[in-house]
Amino acid sequence: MSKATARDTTTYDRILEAATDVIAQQGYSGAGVQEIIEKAGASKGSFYFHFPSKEKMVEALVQRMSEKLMAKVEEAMAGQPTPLHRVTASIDALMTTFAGQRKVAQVLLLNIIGHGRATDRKFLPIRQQFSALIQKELEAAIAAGQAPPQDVVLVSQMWVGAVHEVILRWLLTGQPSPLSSATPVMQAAFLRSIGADPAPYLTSHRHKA
Amino acid sequence: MSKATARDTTTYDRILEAATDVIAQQGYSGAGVQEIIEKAGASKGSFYFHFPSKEKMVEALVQRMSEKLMAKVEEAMAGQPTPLHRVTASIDALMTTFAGQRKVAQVLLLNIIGHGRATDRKFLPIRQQFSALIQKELEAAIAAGQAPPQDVVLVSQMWVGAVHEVILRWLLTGQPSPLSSATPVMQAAFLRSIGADPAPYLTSHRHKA
Amino acid sequence: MSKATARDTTTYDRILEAATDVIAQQGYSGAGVQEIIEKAGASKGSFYFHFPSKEKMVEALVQRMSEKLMAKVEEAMAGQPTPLHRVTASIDALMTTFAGQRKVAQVLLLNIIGHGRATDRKFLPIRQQFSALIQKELEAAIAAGQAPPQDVVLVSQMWVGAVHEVILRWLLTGQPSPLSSATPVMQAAFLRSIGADPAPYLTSHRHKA
Amino acid sequence: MSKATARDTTTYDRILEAATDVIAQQGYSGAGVQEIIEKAGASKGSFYFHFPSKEKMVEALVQRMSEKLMAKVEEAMAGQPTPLHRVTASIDALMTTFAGQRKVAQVLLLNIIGHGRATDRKFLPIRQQFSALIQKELEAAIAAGQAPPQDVVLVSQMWVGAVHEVILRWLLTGQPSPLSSATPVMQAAFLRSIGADPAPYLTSHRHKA
DNA sequence: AATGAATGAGCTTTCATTCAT
DNA sequence: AATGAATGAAAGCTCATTCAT
Repeated sequence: MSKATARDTTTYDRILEAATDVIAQQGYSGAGVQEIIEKAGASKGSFYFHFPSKEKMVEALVQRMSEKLMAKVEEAMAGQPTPLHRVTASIDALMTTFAGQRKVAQVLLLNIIGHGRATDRKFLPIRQQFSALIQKELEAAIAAGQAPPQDVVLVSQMWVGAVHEVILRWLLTGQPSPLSSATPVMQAAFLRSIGADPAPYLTSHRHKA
Repeated sequence: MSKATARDTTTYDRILEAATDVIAQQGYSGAGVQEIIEKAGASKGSFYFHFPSKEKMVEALVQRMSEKLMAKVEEAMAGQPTPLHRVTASIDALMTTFAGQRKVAQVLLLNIIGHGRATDRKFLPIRQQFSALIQKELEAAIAAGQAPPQDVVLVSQMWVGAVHEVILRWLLTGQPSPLSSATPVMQAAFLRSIGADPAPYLTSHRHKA
Repeated sequence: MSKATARDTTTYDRILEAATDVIAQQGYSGAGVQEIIEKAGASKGSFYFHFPSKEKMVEALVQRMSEKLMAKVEEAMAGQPTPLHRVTASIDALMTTFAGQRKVAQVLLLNIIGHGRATDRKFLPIRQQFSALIQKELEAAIAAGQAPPQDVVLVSQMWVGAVHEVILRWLLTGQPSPLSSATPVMQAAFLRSIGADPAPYLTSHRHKA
Repeated sequence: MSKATARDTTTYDRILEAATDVIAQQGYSGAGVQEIIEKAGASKGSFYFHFPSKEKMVEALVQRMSEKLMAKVEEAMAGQPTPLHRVTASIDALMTTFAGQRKVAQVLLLNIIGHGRATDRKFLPIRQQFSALIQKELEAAIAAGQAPPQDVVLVSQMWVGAVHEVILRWLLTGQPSPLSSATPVMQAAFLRSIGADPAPYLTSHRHKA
């Protein structure tokens, strides 16, 4: 019925998809509105009808990406028996998801110019959310006697950083290949670092080339 | 005696100093040549007399910063008896140095837009250098029986990420305060994560508010 | 009826017209985009919306001018009975057209800095086109026995130069006045130079002050 | 005795020589003072000690070149018996000299942006001088009955243009090769164009590959 | 005579945003 | 909802010229 121009999606969605591509390739400030609308098959006016500014548009994009990502992570954690099983599973889920969606990783992890302006902090939230998630499970693990008491805020932050860096290297150099091959090493290191025995949490793992 | 004003230094240095300030606040692409020269008390022509481009100027700045930083880290490592003592000391040195030079941390750690362009990779080397440094000591530690065999490349990368993230949080939120209070926790976590007993390497540490 | 002000035409055309004025006065490299848009009543952004660069804009301008000029010349040649009548007519047409459009002459004939860069060769084609045109007729004239065999490439080039120089003097000094008064002299000289009798080709000529 | 830095010439001369090279390659406005002094082995201050401005420096250069050129032409004319022999000889001398000094031709003939500013007219004088020279001989030839009365100003101008164009083509395309092969054709065409019989003036000519 | 750091107006080009249709 | 021409501030960079030494 409708004269679906480019694909049969809304202009709003097509802009967000095009923006993902362009930001993944060029970065936030390298991504021009012009290029985005060209890829989206939209017009300048259309862009500014749907979004008040380039900035808000990226916020919407990051928001959407974060939500999908966190949903996957939380889904993976849901089926696990203990707090540490859940943290282990979350690391796996994160690695697996980014490995499967390179562009999401590029958009979410490659743009850090977190200066004064609120503008730039927009790429940080996912890291904080993931950190909060680990922190919660860590507290539960300590309460359950799975790990000794420790600075959970700091430790969870550290592990977000570790995961981030490994993915970053993969984005920039392609190593390790596949990315998921790093997962068991990271999980074991994590568990040891918090004073827990890795053995019980890793038995089920297997990765494919 | 006198409170050395700007005019005491060479134009070259004043530009680099002003650039540090501006990039720390606004990031690489947010830092305009105009603003830098205004802060430096120089002119456009003078800027381009000393540097062929904004890009090369930042390269010179990052180079200079990296060298000073690595010198401090290597100096701190030099006095240590074993490989793991050296890694522990390097983490301490890094944290201490960044804590004392907030702007250096901002310039070096807050600019990651590694998208294709050579331009942006300019801020990565320090991380790679630090990673290589840890990796070397880790290999020595394994050879010396201080730690079990493991993927040293991955592990060193992870720890660079962990340290980076902790400093990043400190830059953006001010936590933990002081930054150096996180050092012993990180050192212990690191040592446990590689399968070493933290006890022998941490006795001498004390931090001041 | 109304004295069509600037606003009657498209921005694209107004820019091209303004550029004609400015380049006629200041030359290609002396013509600033700023000055052009001011005269055109347009904005910087508008200029670069319509043209990808100053260079491409000048190419479009020269192209348009050349086409109009060659059309007039070819039209004048069309009604002529023999090759030499056509050459004679083409010289007349060229002189008449330039005399009536001083600025076109200034833009097309006053910019010669043919140094390597493709940029500068942009102003040469008209001369080459006109030369090719004469050459063709010359060959026909020789084939028809109107003139003895000779180096047509060289001869046509020479005559383009001769015409160019006469117009150039007129542009710079105002002599001869009117420019068209030089036409019969040039035509006769041309015909004699190629070994033809001027008489049959010049009878109909008359010029007005 | 003296510490002859670059060559054993004066700075003044070295600047002028370097300017010849740079202007020949890049044209007047493409020739930067910086590049000239680098080639000359001089300094900015030195340049402005010897010349009040880039413009005046080019004037001095053109002046010097023109003088040398005209001297050669006049020398070639000196040994000739009649006015038309002299014109014929002057064309030969001009072609020969330019063929032997490509850079001089490039500087003198390739820069024509003769607009409002006095600046740009600086490359015109040689053409005018040469034109005046031909004109004088033409008048003498007419007075001597070697040629019929005609518009000597216009005719001499035309022939300067013709010669200019032929050399220009040679500069830009390399044709004809050698340049001097065009000389007899031009001389004959010239003589015929003014109503004189070429035969008596061309017998002695021979050119070498 | 000579040096080279410094100047600043000027250049072309980019880009998020606006607005009449 | 959508269009695309128009805007103008700001960007990085160039260059003839000046001046203290």
